[in-house]
Amino acid sequence: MSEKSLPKPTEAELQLLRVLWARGPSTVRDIHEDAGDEKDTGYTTTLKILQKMAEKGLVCRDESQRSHVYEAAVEAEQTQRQLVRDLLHRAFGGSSAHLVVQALSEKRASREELTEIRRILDEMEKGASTTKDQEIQGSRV
Amino acid sequence: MSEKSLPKPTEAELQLLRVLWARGPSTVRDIHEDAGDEKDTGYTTTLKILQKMAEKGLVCRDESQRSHVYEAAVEAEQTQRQLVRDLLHRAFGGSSAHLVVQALSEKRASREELTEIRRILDEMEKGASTTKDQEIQGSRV
DNA sequence: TGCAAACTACGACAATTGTCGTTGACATAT
DNA sequence: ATATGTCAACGACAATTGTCGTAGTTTGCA
Repeated sequence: MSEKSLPKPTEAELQLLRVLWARGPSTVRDIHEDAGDEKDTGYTTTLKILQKMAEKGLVCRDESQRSHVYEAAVEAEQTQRQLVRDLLHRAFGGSSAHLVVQALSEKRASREELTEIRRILDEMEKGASTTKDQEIQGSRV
Repeated sequence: MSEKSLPKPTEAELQLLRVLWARGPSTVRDIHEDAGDEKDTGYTTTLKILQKMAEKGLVCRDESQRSHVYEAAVEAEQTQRQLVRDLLHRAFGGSSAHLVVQALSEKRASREELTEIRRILDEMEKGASTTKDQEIQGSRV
């Protein structure tokens, strides 16, 4: 068990993580501006949230330059899994099938994605324990 | 649009909603004891949360008896969909396929469920817009 | 040299959340 | 009819979250 279950990121934290996952290591300024597309908040707000995240271990920070460079310390996949697990237990009583149905009916997946999901289902049903590293290749939808 | 987007239930609220969905209309005492299996908190805490939920419109309350009777004012399905939609946008950038993959790899679905999911995929791919009321019959897994 | 811009750090603040304790009303059994 | 127990209501409280403003420092340029 090498993943020592970092705290669940909050709303605002998750937004910044998304920027970091997309950009890679970035300065506060860059993160702030990227995030600002969706949200209109002050620079110091972004800064403070990043500082809190650094304390919590959600990001790490390179202070060698005057403009500190932040980097996600948690992987997107791991965090997403954590959030899904959470929702699974909290709202779906552990039934991943119910969650899947709601997810699919919520936002229709593209035909390619549907095909891809089917492929994964096949693999799941075949190999009983090769579930770890499936990835939807290509489709950054 | 008859569902006027009630506020997203918080952690504690969702727990009580789950009890209400399972039990139907219940008194605070009953709700508290059912919820107490997972959590150890005072009676007045449960009461207060229910009162807040009533204010918000998440539950409705019958005060005709001395022991008020609470009932969920939101359906399980609708709420789950709301939460999934939220997670979808906040953590998966809207890609339901990614969410589905994480959900399935998080908790392996049973063979019956996998079959069921496949059936839904088929329907989705066939009828272009009959996605609303799919239900996983039977399986309260 | 000195000024303006950019950056971090820090404290303040309101709002929300979950948690109790207390109070006063009501019911019930002794 | 009195004591015991149950209940709703309310206020208090600490913790968390998101939000700024300000102060102090460094950088770079006129």
